[in-house]
Amino acid sequence: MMEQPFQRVSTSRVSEAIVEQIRQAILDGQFQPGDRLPSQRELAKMFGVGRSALLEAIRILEQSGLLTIRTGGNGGAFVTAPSIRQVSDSLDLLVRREGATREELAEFRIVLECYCCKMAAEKASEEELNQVELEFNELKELAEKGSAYWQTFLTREIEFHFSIASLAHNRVSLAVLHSLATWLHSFSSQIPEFYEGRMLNNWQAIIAALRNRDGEQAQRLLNEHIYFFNLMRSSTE
Amino acid sequence: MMEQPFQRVSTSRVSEAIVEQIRQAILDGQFQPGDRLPSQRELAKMFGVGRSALLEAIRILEQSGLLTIRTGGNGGAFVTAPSIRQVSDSLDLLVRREGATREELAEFRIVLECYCCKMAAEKASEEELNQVELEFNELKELAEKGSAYWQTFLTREIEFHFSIASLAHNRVSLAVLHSLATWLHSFSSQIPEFYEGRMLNNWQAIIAALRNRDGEQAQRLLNEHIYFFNLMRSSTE
DNA sequence: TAATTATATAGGTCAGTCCAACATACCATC
DNA sequence: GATGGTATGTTGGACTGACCTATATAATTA
Repeated sequence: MMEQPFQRVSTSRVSEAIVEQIRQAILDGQFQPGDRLPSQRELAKMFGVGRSALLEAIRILEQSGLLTIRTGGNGGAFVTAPSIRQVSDSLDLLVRREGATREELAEFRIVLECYCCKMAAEKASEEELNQVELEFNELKELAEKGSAYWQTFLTREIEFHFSIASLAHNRVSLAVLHSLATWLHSFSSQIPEFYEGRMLNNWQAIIAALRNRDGEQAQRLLNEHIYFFNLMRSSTE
Repeated sequence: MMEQPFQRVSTSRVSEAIVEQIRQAILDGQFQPGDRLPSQRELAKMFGVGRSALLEAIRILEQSGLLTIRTGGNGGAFVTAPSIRQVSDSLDLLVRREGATREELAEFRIVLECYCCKMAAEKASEEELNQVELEFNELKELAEKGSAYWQTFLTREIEFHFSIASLAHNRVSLAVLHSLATWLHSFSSQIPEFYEGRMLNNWQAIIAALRNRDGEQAQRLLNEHIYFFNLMRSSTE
């Protein structure tokens, strides 16, 4: 018995064909981020299609993060710089549509972030560690300014998570972690202020572990840190 | 000093406004997967816009994975079931656009997949383990059929990776792993045939570890497995 | 010189028209 | 009765040409 003797015949849409051409041109580097494509009317002529079909293609490319459209004189379709935006949007949509639960997301995040923390102990340079310590001190100062700044503090604390994770020097991991940012913000805001001390102490210990190049310890500490504050948020819900 | 007292007034495109309404309606559950939206002409009338603007909105929603369009009689826009497709597409695009190197991707994959393997030991039911063992036996039979089936074997071997990973019951992890599939295929094809025995033995051992509910052991074995074949592919390049 | 006002460019939208794909029902042939 | 053709209505796909809106740049004016 043959398996799959025939391929599905796809009557490709005109717009799809255009999308594919432009996408390839961008991926091949024929257009760099910031470059402007010809105007819609010119493109339509070049492809030999109507403006409406071209417009569909542009909308698709815009949605997938390859193009940004500006109106007005000297406007047009500009090639967008690579961004994690689409990853994060699609992950967000997936979660919202309940292909996944919060618990799955939380587990995923812990694994990835803690692994980054472990690798940070191996890969971070002294200079990077100093930089992170500086950032930590700013965070500490912010905490001392009192409850008016509590929300700002929490926002900065999340950014600090990313700073630590970036020390692992893995852009894929960092991009995926960043894509969970929206979700993180919506929960951290519920953390009550009297946990300030605990938060700061945890980070202090993690930084110390990184300085000692003790990845296992750093990983364990961050794991406890996240686990604790995750637990707390589910109890306040 | 106030921060951001006003939001940017966005002269939202008509199509964006429509996208938002339909997206919300779907997220709110007013439309279930499989449901059909009214025809384009009706929708255009309902929103009070032209058909072209509506079409743009539909393309955007199609691209973000919420709608599927079918032509012909009884055709129309159907609400799509949630899928990991968009996540994997956007990740793929991000990596292609040089956000990351192969090494970063490989590291990312190992961490995630091995963690799933570890969790599989905790979460997989007996039935699922039996199912996986069945799949393994098919793989073994395929290997015995000789070199003509070697490429088929390698493809199935990759699918087997996913089968194991799915036992961890974390859809986010699985979705992200799947999104690396394209990349995996392009490398596994270089693995020479005489490693067949080694591959099968490794999997046998991993399944045994899962049956013993020894997550640490399973994780270690899979790590070695992937690490070995990753090394090998870089030596054949 | 600085503010204002044209103007050209380019995207956004619409209406109408026609084409292509498909489901369905009906019909003819064997 | 089963198969294959044919007609038809619905729905998406595409084109055209016109007009509106946004914006950078140049020309104009106070």
